Parts: sequence; C-alpha cells; structure tokens
Amino acid sequence: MKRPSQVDVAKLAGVSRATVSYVINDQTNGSIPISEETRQRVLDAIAELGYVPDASAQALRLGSTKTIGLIIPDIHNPHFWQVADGVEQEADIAGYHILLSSIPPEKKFAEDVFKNLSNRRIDGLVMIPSFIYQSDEAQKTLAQLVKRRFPIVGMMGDQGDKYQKIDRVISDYRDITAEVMQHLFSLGHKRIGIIYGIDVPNLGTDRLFVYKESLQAAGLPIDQSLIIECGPTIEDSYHATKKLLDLSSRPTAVLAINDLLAVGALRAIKDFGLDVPRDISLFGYDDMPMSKFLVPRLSTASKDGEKIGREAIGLLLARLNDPELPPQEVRLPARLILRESTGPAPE
Amino acid sequence: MKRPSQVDVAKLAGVSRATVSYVINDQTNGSIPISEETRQRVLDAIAELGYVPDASAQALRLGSTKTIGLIIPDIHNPHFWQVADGVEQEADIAGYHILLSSIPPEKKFAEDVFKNLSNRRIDGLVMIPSFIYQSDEAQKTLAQLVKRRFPIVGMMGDQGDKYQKIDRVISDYRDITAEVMQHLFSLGHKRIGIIYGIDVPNLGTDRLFVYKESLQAAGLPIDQSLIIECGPTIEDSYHATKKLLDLSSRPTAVLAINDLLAVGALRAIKDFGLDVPRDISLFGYDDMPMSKFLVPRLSTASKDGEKIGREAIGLLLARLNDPELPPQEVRLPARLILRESTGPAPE
DNA sequence: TTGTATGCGTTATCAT
DNA sequence: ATGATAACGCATACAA
Repeated sequence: MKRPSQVDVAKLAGVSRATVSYVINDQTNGSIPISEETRQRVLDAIAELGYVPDASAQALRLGSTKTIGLIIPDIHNPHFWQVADGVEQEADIAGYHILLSSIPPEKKFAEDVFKNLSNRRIDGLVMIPSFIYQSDEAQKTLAQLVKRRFPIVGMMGDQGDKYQKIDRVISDYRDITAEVMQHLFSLGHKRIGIIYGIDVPNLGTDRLFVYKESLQAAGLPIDQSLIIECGPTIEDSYHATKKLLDLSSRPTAVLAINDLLAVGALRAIKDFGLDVPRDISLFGYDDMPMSKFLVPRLSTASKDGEKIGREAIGLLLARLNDPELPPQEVRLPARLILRESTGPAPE
Repeated sequence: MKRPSQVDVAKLAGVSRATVSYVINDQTNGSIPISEETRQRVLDAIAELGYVPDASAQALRLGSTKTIGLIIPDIHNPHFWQVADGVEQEADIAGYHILLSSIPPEKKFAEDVFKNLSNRRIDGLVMIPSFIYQSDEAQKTLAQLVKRRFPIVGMMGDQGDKYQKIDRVISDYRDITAEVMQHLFSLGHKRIGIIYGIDVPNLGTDRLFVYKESLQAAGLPIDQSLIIECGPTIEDSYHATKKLLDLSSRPTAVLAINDLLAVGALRAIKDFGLDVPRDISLFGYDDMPMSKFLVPRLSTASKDGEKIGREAIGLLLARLNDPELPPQEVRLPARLILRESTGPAPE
C-alpha cells in the first residue's frame, strides 16, 4: 500500500494535478475559481485515498519547512522545559513544528547538531547558546549562518557587545543576584556558600560573578572553600552540599545555582541534622513549578522561562516575516521570590 | 547572500553537479572513483561556500527525512521527559532527529498534529498514544497509517487485543499497583485515598482499576469520597489532598497518581499539621529523579521512562530496517521502590 | 574519470 | 474552468 500522491488523487477524480492543487490551497475566492462539482469530486478523492501532501516536496517547492529548531543545554532541568514549553506553545499557534535538540555535554557533537539543524530542515533556530562559548567550530558555523542571514534567536544572558548581530532574548541573574546577596546580608549572613553545579562553563557565571562582587562590596572575604563546583544533577549537589557542611566553619546560607540543585542541598542539610532556614538559609534559582510546594517552600529568583520561550518565537516570527529587520533585543527581568527557605543567620 | 547549492559548488570547482554529489557521498571506495585532485578541488569549493546539502531536496529524493516524530501527552511531567530523553539519546546514536509534539489536552488539535506528523515530514512515529483513546478522528488516521504500514511505535499500557497491529512498548502499573496495595494493607492501612490527577482519560486507569480491585479483594469498601479526581498540576493535587484531609474520616494512606502530584500532596499534609509517614503514608508513581531527595524520600513505583524511550526507538529502527516484520512487542516491568514516605497506619 | 538526463511531489505560470 | 509544463535541489543510472 503506497502513499498516494497528487497524481493519484487527480486520476481518481478525473482531473489534472493542477486542479487538485488548486482545490487544496483553496484559491476559490479570487483568481482561479473551480466549479463546486469538481471541487467536491476532488475532495472525495482525497478523503478516499487519505491523501496528505508530502511535506518534503512542499518544503522544496516553497522553501519553507514550517519547522523551527530548538537547542537547549540540558533536558533534565525544569527551567529549560519551561522555555521549551513556551517555545512550543507559541510556535504551534503560528503553525510551526519544533525540532528539539538537547546538547548532552559529553558529546563533542555540538557543532554537528548545530550544523545539521541548518540544512534547511528548519526555517529558523531558537537556542540557548551555552555550547557556543566553548566551541570554536560552533562559533564559525554561527558566523556563517549570520552572514547568510539565517534566522536565529538566542536566549541568553547579557553578553555585552557580543552576539549583537542576532536577535536575542536577554535575561540573566546579574541584577537579581545583587538583590539576593543584599537580602542575605541584611539577614546577618556573612558566610555564604554557593553550589556551582553547571556542566557548561559560562552558563552560571552571571550568578557567580555577582556573588563575588557583592561579597567584596560588602567588605567580606571571598572564601574559595565556600564555592563548590559540581555536576548538574541533584546527586552532585547533594555531595557538594555535604562538603560545605563538613567545613570547620560552615556557611549560614547556601546559594544553589538552580532550584533542582537546591533540592539536593535541602536533603543534604536535613541528613546532616540541620534545619532550613533555622540553621542554614537556602536560596535557589529558576522557580521551578514545584519550588513553592517544597518543605520548606523555596526562596528563589526566577527568569520566567515560558515567557522567554514565547518572546523568542515572537522575535523569530518577526524576522521570518521581514528578514531586513535590524537585530532585535528583548530584555526580561528576573524576579525575587522570597519564601520560607531563607531566614536570619543563627545567633 | 543566497544559500549555495550543488550547482554553485560545481561551478566554482569547474566540474559537473554529479561529480560534486559523488564527492559528498564518498563513493570513492567501490564503483565510482574520483581523481584525488578533483576531489580536493570540490572539497575546497564546498568549504569556501560553506555549502550544506538541502535536507528537503534530499528527503524528497531519498524518501527519508532522518527524523522521527515523538508525541507525548504532557510536557510538564518529568516522567514523559525521561521518555523523551531516552528517545532522543537512542535516536541520536542512529543519526535521527526528533520532532517533538506534546499534546495539550485543551486543544482539539490532537488529530491535526497527528496528521501533520505523518506528512512524510518524519520517517516514523513514536508516541504515548493517550490522545487516541478519546478521538475518533485520530483513531481513523491511525488506522490509515497502519494500513499504509507507516512505522509507528506506541508506548502504552496493556490494551488487551487492541493496537496489536503496531509495534509497542508495553509498560503499565497494573501488576505493581497490586503489590503497592498489598504493601499498604500489610502496614495496616484500610482507608486509602487516591489523587487521580490526570488530564487525559484512560492514562491512569491502570492504577485506579487495580486500586479498586485490590480493595474489593481485601474485603474493603470502595469509598468514592476517597477517590479525588483533579487536574495534572501540583497545585491541583494540593487542593485535592486538602479535600481528602477534610474528610470526617480521613485516609491513613494516599496514593498519588504520580510523583509530581505527590509533592503537592506532601505539602498539603504538612500544611494540615500532619506528618508523613507517621500520620499518613504517601505513595507516588514514576520515580522522578528528585523523588529520592525529597523530605521524606518518596516511596514510589517506577516504569523507567528512559528505557521505554530507548526500546521504542529500537523497535522503530528495526521496522524501518525491515517493514515486513510482524508487529513487535516489548514488555517492561515496573519496580517497587520503598523509601521513607510509607509506614505503619497510626494506632 | 566525468558529464547528461531523469525523477522525486509540489506549486505556480501560462496556455487553452 | 482546466490542463500542460517548468522549477525547487539532489542522487543516480547511464552515456561518453
């Protein structure tokens, strides 16, 4: 049982292929009217054969695949799901499909994926370009795509003058982290640990940088033993937190690089026999959906991933619509969400 | 700046288009050898122009898009992401891309998506076919795809004689739920609530059915007030649990339809001033990554979503390789994972 | 060893 | 109102 093509439909309906095409694309309004009877006959034939237009052929002819590529760094992090969710929703409304690629960091194939996605298999690309930073190859590919005016939207932190040539949704934790630190200081915290669990360099620097900066501005020392680098899983954060707790002079507050890792930290603190926030304050990032239901409810800073995703698609659609547009930029602020996991420093 | 095509490459290298094609597809081994010098010239031209083959044209020519469609019911549930993760990993190894569609249940477009995915935009389809059950239209489309021998793999519970014509990875919570109930009974629980938070009918019936069955087999009454239907979000489950707790004779154990909802239940119970597992035992499903880090660590039953995803791709690749294969079936058992959230019934 | 010709399924332009 | 035909970019059988 072979796939029916337009020819088969035309044959069955006793008309030419062009007629079929007209009926499908419903040009009945303006220029090329089709007799109602013929129309019905074609429609019947289509229904009978279960004819569905071939997307490859359409894409080749029209130069559009109605598909948007999406690259996210880590499929396990709820924040990125939220972004993907926003992207998917907004794209769907406009009739676009999503071609998803997460980039497992073990793989050296970042460039591969990136390149593959640009084979005109997609009309445009929306990405969290973490992998770009560490791959010269990817940088080059990006440059080429930009030169060719391939529609790309980056969802990223503020990179200064870099990447000004592509559309971008800018949202990072720079400013909000300063607020977080102030909040912690005002609560009397002086020793603040940070669980820096990131597999991709550069993805958490906004937080780490301001963490150090704030410490210095407050005249507090930067203690390297309070900065624990680890992997991106809850398990990693669990062990990282243990290290922090084993310190002879342990921190009174802990910053987890995201809420997921905060869950691991929370567990480790409990297992150590300490209480949050009585003995240790805990702060996360991303406000994942369950954060406000944790025990204790997690204080966190949030970027609204869904909105980032939606805005990104908005930008992309605008560019698809008008390739001559100057590079667009949307800035989305982060919010501070104070809940139960932060409190005054002990004694 | 236009996209370069094979013709441009050929022109620049001073050869014919076919030669370019040969070089790319590296037929240098067997039948059609190319002089090393020509080869190099073509390669240089490709590099200079940054030529990348057009996927649409290739797809049209070869009849393969190297893309696999994936349909999951709810993008917010970690279990489905684990499935997606497995699918992505395994597909990537074989050089396939993933076209993801989640099916927001509010939308009546399930059939649309489904149909669209079959436009030969994809070589095969891997799905959790929850939406099928409620849509005649989708049923019809499926039947047609099956008749046309379009490669489809379903990841589903045991549906008896239905859907025997497609390849499937069968995994449900039927048997394991019987064990769960036995476990609860042996702990002395007699009043067991169930948070049935599912947006798609039929997706949680394996659990609900056996829940009732076990109750009856144990000579216990089926109390409808202990069965709370609600939406699929943590918030929904939070409120559902409250209802359970407000009962004049409240349950001593609660079954949440998945771990995500268990988080909401846990919160509600805490807010009610009760303790898990001392006052109420809590049981979830899916063993999402963070379940073992919750406070208390969550007892749960797990289907190993990642493996389901990997097996599904395995099945699909096998079929792609040999369309004449009889329908395959892989069964994956669920595991019982006893942690801290279940304990003896109070007094 | 390389070039020519054809077809994949569409859509769009031009005749009829 | 409808039918023929060209193009989209690629891979390949065949000719040279």
